[in-house]
Parts: sequence; C-alpha cells; structure tokens
Amino acid sequence: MTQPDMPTPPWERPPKRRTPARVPLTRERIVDAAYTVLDREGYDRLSMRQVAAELGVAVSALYVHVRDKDELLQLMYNRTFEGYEVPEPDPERWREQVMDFARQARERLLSHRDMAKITMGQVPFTPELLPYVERLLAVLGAAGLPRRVLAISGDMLSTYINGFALEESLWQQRYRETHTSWHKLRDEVNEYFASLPPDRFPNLVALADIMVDESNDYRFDLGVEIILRGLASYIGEPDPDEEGKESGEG
Amino acid sequence: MTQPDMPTPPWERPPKRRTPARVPLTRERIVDAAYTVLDREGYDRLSMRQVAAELGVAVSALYVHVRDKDELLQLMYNRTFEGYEVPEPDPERWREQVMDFARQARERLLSHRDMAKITMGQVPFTPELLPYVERLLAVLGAAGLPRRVLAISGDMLSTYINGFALEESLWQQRYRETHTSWHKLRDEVNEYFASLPPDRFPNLVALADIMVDESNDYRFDLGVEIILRGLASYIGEPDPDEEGKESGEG
DNA sequence: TCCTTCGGATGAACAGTGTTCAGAGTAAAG
DNA sequence: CTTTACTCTGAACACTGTTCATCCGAAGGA
Repeated sequence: MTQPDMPTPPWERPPKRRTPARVPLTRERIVDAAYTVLDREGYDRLSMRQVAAELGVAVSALYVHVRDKDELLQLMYNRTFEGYEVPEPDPERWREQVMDFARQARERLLSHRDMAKITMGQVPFTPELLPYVERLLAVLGAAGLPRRVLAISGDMLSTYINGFALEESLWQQRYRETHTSWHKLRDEVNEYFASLPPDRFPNLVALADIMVDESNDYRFDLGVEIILRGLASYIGEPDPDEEGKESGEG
Repeated sequence: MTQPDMPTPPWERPPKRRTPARVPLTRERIVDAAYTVLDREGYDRLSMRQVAAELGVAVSALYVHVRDKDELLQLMYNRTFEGYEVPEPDPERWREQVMDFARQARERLLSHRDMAKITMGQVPFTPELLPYVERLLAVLGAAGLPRRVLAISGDMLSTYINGFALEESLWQQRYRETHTSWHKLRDEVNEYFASLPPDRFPNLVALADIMVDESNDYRFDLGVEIILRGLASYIGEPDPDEEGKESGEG
C-alpha cells in the first residue's frame, strides 16, 4: 500500500500537486500504526520507535501530535470502545442486557493482543467512555437497584471484565513463550493440578478437570451471572448501611 | 546500621573472622531492597539498577541470584502473601470467612505502594500461593457450592480484589502526580461528575456524591458482599449447564 | 515572482532501562 | 600451597521515552 519513495528524475519536472505525496501524520494514523505494532509485537515491544518505523517516520515526529506514550495508550484505549452499543434500558431484560454488555466488552478487549494490559493502566473514567458508563447505569437503574449498589456496580463489572481479560492475555503470553499449542498448555496445567498431593490439596485436585479445562467463554459468563445474581438480590431492598455485612439470604 | 567500609590499618592484622564482613547477597536481601525501592520510587522507577544501588552492589551481581526482573517481581509477589491466614472451614460462617479473606488480601496489596500492579502482571497460580487458594476453596466448598461455581469462585474473588486494589493505586498515582491532597482530588472528581450535562448523564450526575465520595473500604466490602450473595444463590442448586443464563431469583 | 513565516518533520543527543560476559577477587577444598 | 568454585565487578550492547536545534516545504503577503 505504501508509495515507494523514489527520487524524481531530473528530466521530469515534479508535478505541483495540491495533494501532498506524503500522507500527513495525524493522531488517527498514529493510533492505527500503534495497533499494528501491538498486534504484531505485543505490549512489551510496543515502543514509540516501533510505531514511528511502522509509519516510516522519525520518532520525534510523533511527539508533534501526541504528548506522551501515555497519551497514545489512552487514545488506543478510547478507540477500542468507540461505537460501543448499549441498548435502551428494559427493566424486564436487564440481566441479558448487562450480560451482552459484558460479552461485548470482553470481545473488544480480546480483539487486540494485550489490549487488557493497556486498559488496566488507565483510570477507567475518560470522557470518551462516560456515555457507555451512563447507559450501563441506566440499564441497572431501571432494574431497581438501590442507589449505593448502583453506584458501585458499574465499577465492579468493569473490574471483573478487565481482570478476566487480563488474565486471559497473561495465559496467552505464557503460551506464546513456552508452548506450541494452547491445548497443550491447558492439558499440562490440568495435569499439574491433578498431580498435587491429594492430602494437602484435596479441593484443587478434585476440581482440576474444570478449573482450567472449561472454556473461557463459559467461565466468563458464569462469573458475570454470579455478579448479576448478587445484584438482583438487592432489588427492593433499602440502601445497605455502612456495615453491609449481614442481611440474610444465606 | 551499615558498617562503614574503612580500610584495615597495616599495623593491625585483620582478624580471621568466620563471619564475612560483607553480608552475603541473598534472594531475601534482594527482595527486601526491592521493596524499599518500590515504596520510595514506585513501580515505574523500580529498576534493577536502583535495587543494586540500594544494596551498594553492582547490577550484575543481582543476576547471580535472580534469573530475571520478572523472577524478582514474582518473589515480591510471593512474599506479599507469606503467612496469609485462612481459617478452618466453618459452614456456618463461610461468608464472614470469605469477607475476612478478601479484606486481608486487599490490606496486603495496599501495604506496599503499587503492589497491585505487580500482582496483575503475574499468573495467579504460583506454587507458593496454592495453599491459600486451596484453603479458600475449602471454605467455599464447605458452604455447599456446586462444583462448577466453586471452581471459578476463587479466580473470581482474586480478580475482583486485585482489580479493586489496582484501581486504588492508579488513583493514588494520579493524586501523587497532580494534587496536594487526596481529599482535594476526590472533591474535584466529585464536582466533575456533578457538573456533567444532566440531560445526557442523568445517572452519573445523580450518583456523583456516592460514586467517589464513599470510602474505599465501604465500596470494597459492598462489592465482595455482592459476589457473596451471588455465590450463595447457587447453594443447593445443581451444577449450572453450559448455557447458564437463566434460573430465576430475579 | 520573490520573500517571509511557520508548523511539521528530522537526526542527534541524553538519561535511563534489562541483560550479558570476560575477568577480578575470595573462600573453601584437596 | 595449589586448585577449584563461585560471588561480584565493570564495561558493554541493544534498547527505551523524551527533548532540542535544525531544516524543509508549503502558504500568504508584497
């Protein structure tokens, strides 16, 4: 796609084109290149120099458009959730709506290698993402959650989603570094748990087959479901007080 | 405390001491120094060179005892949870036991600056931590959770705890970089949410006062409580199947 | 047409990073 | 007293993020 950068022959007057040959550098193009590098090299090797090389440009040129590497990461973070769709709140279907929200978020986090690592380094409330937080709160609010539960539920869900995705990418990294196939790593971890001394680790041994062997999709969904049930249990209750430890449902 | 490194005078024969003057470098001492640097400088400035300087030793000396920076981080990770106490499972009090477990974990993560960042870069099952995972599973298993729920609950809790602590340390970092007091930052964030256009962000505006203003302790506990209720709702139920979306309790 | 202006792009430089390696130094072993 | 084993040193390599004086080329004014 890139124009080969050949010198103009002396006999041919360079055309005075209004459109410059060099596509001008923009934030958009820089973020694009950053994603390319991220997917190819991974987070640890995502450097300003690599991004510049990807664009065929000097490193310092990037700093005209971007204050920091940190700012670049933030731009990537924002782009990942661009056009995120959160439905109109429907009190009847709030569970499915939240589940969809969570699945969509995870999908986007996994759509680029190591994206979760970038997300985790970012304070979760950037202006660009506020609309999505707002809509999630609308969905949860329509379900009838008490104020205080509502206030932390958004944070909670995103913490879980990000944490889960991060763990996934950590496993992927380990697999990339040491193994040839993901199944092989999974089997080995599986075996490892199963081979622990049963007298000291009865539970880990007993659960070895499903601790790792279950599909990540299933484990993710079940985790969200657990949170959903927890949230649902507050519907109709008054706001929990400062010592929110009791209140039955055992 | 450190011995001043004076040359031995020529008239005084150096005592043939069995105990060497230079305290020998060990993994323990390296980890100690790493913690000192971490607390003083933060994660971003925790470098092998800083650790070596803290010990008054060449950088390359560290690599005799530690394979990698990554291994050093893992050692710090393990040390943080050394001597963690998980009680004997008591089916009657499993909720409080899990809550204690979570609080203790958070406390340890906050006991050293940026510790959560290190934790998040580590695959959660190192051999040293398996006993604690095992005991947590014992507590949860005694409560009567179905197998599949039990298998992911440990992971879930640690994901939440780590994620929460990480977010706390991110805020602390932001506060350190820009503000003079934590209260001031909190008030500003508070104000920011309250000043959003109410027509576009009704929920965020309405919840502004408790989104940030609540104490972190309270928000943390409530989050754990939500997970506990979610888990509790599975007691007595059969194992959820692959499509675990339904099953009442709305 | 020339000249000036000015913002984007350059290359070199600075201070720092993780990691390696040949070679000192020292202590125990033979 | 020599040999061996092993910790530790200093220098080096290949990187990193970031800054800065310099240069180029297009736009606007005369």
